[in-house]
Amino acid sequence: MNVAQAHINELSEMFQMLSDPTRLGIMLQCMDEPVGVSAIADALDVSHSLVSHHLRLLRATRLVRHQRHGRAVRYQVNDEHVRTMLSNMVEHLHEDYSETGDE
Amino acid sequence: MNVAQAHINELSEMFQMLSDPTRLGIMLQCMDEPVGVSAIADALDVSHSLVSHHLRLLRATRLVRHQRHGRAVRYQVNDEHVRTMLSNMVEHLHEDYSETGDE
DNA sequence: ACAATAATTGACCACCTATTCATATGTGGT
DNA sequence: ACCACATATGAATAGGTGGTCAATTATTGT
Repeated sequence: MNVAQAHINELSEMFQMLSDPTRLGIMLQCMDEPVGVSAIADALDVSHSLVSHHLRLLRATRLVRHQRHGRAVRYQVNDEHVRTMLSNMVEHLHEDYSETGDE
Repeated sequence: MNVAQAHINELSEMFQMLSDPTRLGIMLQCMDEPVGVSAIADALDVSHSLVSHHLRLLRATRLVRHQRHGRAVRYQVNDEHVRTMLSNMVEHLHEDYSETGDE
């Protein structure tokens, strides 16, 4: 597997976005339909401010898109690959491995 | 998409392992066949020590397995889901999005 | 113009993480 | 036993990151 450094950086940046539980939770919340900031915050039981901060990062990396709707702003996942990748990973949760692995 | 907090944590932990460029590079290096530490270090042009540190983390999270071979230790990806997920992501690199996304 | 609701922003802090350097452990050959 | 090679480990450090709190901007309704 030989991948250019630029691509590695691009990929790792994307993984970094998904590496925080709160941020991953946000992504999972708005996988299927546009969801408002407050709704996300309530669902995850974290502050609106925190959600907003995370959404800024997710926006900056183009993982979510947003649209105003009245005074609310609705977010949804903007990346088809990431969406299907996430559903696959969720689907495959909890299958066991065997073999090595110490520590 | 409703996923238990435990699963979210598990997933995000895995993403965190892939979120570092060096570590992701290591994973990509030993996707297909077992590779020695030095070979990885040379391929990525980083110190052996650094590779070893990262491999320890990847071992701890069971993303790679290892086997001694003489005085060398060969590592390879140990998680089938992660392997296929990674090849998919690499394969899908660089397709454009349209729509929103500011900043 | 004013209040009320929704979201964003900025400053600040405690914690975590990647990397380096020096040192140690393990293994095979002589 | 000793040397060389391959990997691993520990300490130390610089920079990054998630979270909170207070203040700000935007939008709607009266």
